[in-house]
Amino acid sequence: MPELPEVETVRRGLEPAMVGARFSRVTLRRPNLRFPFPERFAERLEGRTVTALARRAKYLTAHLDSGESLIMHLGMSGRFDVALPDGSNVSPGDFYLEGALGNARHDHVVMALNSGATITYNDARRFGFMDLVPTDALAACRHFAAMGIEPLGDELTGATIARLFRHRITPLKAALLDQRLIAGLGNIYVCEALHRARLHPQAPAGTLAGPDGSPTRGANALAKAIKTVLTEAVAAGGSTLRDYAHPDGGAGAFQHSFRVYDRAGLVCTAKGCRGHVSRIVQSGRSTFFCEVCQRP
DNA sequence: CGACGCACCTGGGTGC
DNA sequence: TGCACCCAGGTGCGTC
Repeated sequence: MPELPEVETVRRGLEPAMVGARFSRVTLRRPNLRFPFPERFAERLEGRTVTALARRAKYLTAHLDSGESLIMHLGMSGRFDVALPDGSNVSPGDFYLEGALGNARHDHVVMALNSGATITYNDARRFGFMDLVPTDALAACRHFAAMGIEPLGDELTGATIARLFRHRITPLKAALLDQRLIAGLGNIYVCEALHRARLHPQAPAGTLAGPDGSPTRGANALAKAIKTVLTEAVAAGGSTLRDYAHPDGGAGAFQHSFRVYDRAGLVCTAKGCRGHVSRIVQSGRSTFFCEVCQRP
């Protein structure tokens, strides 16, 4: 699913259609996604105006004039389609091929706005979900209460990584995927960040902290690599998998900048490195890295 | 508390 | 052509 850069791309694409608009009619095509929709979901949206559309990690939050916020998570395959009154269509951060993944039978939520635009949520695998919580209690809600720091915020430094990872024996890959520590990274950008920082994905996370808890060079390099790769990916409009080009510019282009992800067997692109990209499985998920330039 | 495996779903690709 | 099997961007829960 969309990781932080893809969710941010979706946010920017939805913002002009959603903010300032009022929900005139909300239709649920099924009672649940990954979780049941909250009580009276449609009724609590209808008649409400969106005052802001924000992002926290991989979550979108639409703030409403009712004092509640609509929380949206795209899971692995969630996507939005915006049909504008003039008949044009936009799929902000449309990271999937046309066809089955975009099949209308997976249109689960249809939100008609008073502007005449219609926003449709489509999610083939239904790992996504939506929720409604009081805006002033967002940070304490069950989705956000235990969530880690924003990787693009000022909090992410080598010192912070050293503090968060100290004493942990879990592999770096797993620590970076743990949303309770740093929130927003997923499989792609963890692989890319570790490669840029030249760190081995199987190295124990705790090795990024010195005996006194101070950040190692690797911790500082990792903080920098995370920020760089995420910033570049956001600027590229995220990544689009399954090599297709979307004519209306709805798709991102960062997949062309992958250095290791989904490049098993290909030559490492690091300067002066003659290695090849390896694929291993960590906690059931693919890890791509270069054994030559990424050292424990 | 930390670490790990599995569960939740559908669809695409591959190889026999 | 059919079918079995593996893979996929995430997260939550039960179990040691």
